[in-house]
Amino acid sequence: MTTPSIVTRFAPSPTGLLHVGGARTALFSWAYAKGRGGTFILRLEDTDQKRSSEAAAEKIIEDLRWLGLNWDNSGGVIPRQSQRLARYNEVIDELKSRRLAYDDAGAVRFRMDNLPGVAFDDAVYGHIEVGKGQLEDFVIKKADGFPTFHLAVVVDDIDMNVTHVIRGQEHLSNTAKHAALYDALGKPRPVWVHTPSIMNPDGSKMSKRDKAKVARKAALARIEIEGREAFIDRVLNVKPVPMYIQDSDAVSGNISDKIDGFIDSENDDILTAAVIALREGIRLPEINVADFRASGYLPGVLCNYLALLGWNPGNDVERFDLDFMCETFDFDRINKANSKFDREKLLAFNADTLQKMPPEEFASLLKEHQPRLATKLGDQFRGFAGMYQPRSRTLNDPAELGRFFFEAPTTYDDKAVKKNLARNDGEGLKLLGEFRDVLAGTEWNAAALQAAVEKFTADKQLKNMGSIAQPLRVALTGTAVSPPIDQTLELIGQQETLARVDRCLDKCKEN
RNA sequence: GUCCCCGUCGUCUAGCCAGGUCUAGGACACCAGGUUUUCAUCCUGGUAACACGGGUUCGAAUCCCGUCGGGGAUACCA
Repeated sequence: MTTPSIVTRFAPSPTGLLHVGGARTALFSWAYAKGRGGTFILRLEDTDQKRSSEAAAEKIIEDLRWLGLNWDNSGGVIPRQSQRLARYNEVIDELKSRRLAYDDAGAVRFRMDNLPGVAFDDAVYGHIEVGKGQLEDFVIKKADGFPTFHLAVVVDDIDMNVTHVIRGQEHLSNTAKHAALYDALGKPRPVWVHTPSIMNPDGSKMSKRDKAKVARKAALARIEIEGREAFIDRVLNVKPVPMYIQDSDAVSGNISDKIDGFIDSENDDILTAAVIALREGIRLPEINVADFRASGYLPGVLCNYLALLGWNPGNDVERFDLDFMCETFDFDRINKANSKFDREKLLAFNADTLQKMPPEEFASLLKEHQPRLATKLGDQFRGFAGMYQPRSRTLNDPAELGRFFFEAPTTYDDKAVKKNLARNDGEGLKLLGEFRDVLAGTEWNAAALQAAVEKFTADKQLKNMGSIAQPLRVALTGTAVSPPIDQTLELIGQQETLARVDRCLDKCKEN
C-alpha cells in the first residue's frame, strides 16, 4: 500500500543553528515520506555565501540526528547548492536563450511581466491567485555568480524529483515565482504545503534576537550598578563557552571586541549573549533545537510538542511518538493560523514522559545527558536517579534539585529555620539534638532510617513524622525541601549527616 | 503603501469544508479542595473563548460581505 514515488526534502540554509520552526518543517516532511514508503532528502541551501558556514551545517545535521529524523540521501551524500553551480548556470543560460531571463547590472533576472498572472494550489491554504500587477521580474543569478534561492530551490527540487514541498508559510508569497519557473522549464509543479509560523508568546517571531534581548537587558542592569569597565572585566573572565551554545557566525572572533558592539549597536551575537548569561547566572530563552537539548528535553517529546503546533491527529489525542506521526500525519489536519510557543506545555509533556518511563531508562538517559554527574556519584548514581525521577521535569533538574548532596549548606533559609527549628522556643532544634544521637546509633539504610524516624515520632508523641523530618531537612539541605527523608539520609551518608546536623545545631545556638 | 494569508478559553487546539446533536469538547497554565513527613506526583471540582458589525437562513462558531487585529511578501537573504 505504499506510494514509492513520494519524495520530500528538508532544505535548511546553514547560516545558524536549527531552530524549532525548521525542526517542525523537517518533522512534517520526514513523517509524510516515511509514512508512505517515500523518500526524505536532506539538502543544504548555501547560496548565501556570506552567511553560510560548514560549522553551522554540521550542527544542523547533528540536531536532526538527535531528533531522530533520518534522511535517505542516495550514497549518504548531502547535496550543497554551492557545488551545483554548473547545473544552475545551464538552466539560467537556457532561460536567457529563450528570452525568459536577461542580464541586469551583472545579475540575471527572470521575466514575469509577460505573464497574465499566476495561480497555484497549496495543500493547506488552498487556491491562491496572484494578479499581474504583483508580478515583478526577479533575480535568479546574483552578481557573485551564485543563483538565488528561488532558482536553486526549483532546479534542485526538479532534479531530485521532489513531489511535495513542505516549508514555512513565509514562502507562500514566493511560490508564484517558483510556479512560474516550473512552468517556464516545462516541468510539473510539486504539491506545495505551507505551514503556519511558530511565534513567541508575545506574538513576535521566534529568533535568536530574543536571546540577545534578555542578555542585553541583564548587561545594562549590571552596568548600572557597577559600571561598564567592571562589567566587561567580569565577562572577560568567563570560562570557555560550551560548543552547543555557540552560533556559527560567532565561533571565531574575540569576545572583548564584541561586548561593546553587543551592548551599543544591538547586534545579536549569541555567543556574547551566552557568555553574559553564564556570567550573570541568567537563563536565555531556548530557541534552537540545541538549546532544548542542553536544557534537558527529550527529542521525542520535542517532536511531539512541535507537531502539535499547527497539526493534530484529531480525537483529542495529544501524546504520541514518531511512529504514530508516520502513520497518521497528513496535510488535511494542518492549521492555517500561526501559533505561539508555550514552554509550560512542553515542560509538562517532558515531565510526564520522564516520570512515567522505567527507572533504568531514566538513569541511562540522565547518565548520557550528564556523564560527569554519574561519575561523581559512582555507586550512588542509581539511587540518586531513582530519587529524582519523580521530581524531574527536565534532565537538568536532578543535578539542580539535588545540589545539596554535593555541597553542604552554608546558609539556612530564614523561613525554614523559623518554622521548623526556632518556633515554640526552639522545639525543632531540641528534637534535632535528640534525634542526632539516635542517628549515631542507627544502621545506615533507608528501611532502618525510616523505622528510626517512625519510632522517634511515636516515642516523643509527635504530631507526625514531619516534626522531626523537617528540622532534619533544614540541617541537611538548608531548606525545607528534599526527597523522602529516609532516602535523603541514606544517600548523604552517616558521617556527613552527623556533621551537617552538628554544624546546624552549633550555628543555631549562636543566634 | 500595495499584495497574499490568518483570527474558537491566557496558550495549543476539536468543531468549520458537507449550517441544527455546541447551554462549544480536550490539553497546558491558573484557582479551590483532598491524599502525602517537605517537595514533586496523584485525585476531585472550578474559572475561562466562537474579534466586531452587517447579511443569508426556520436556524450560523460553521456560508457571504465589511471593519478591526495579527503574520508574511514586496532583497543580487532564505
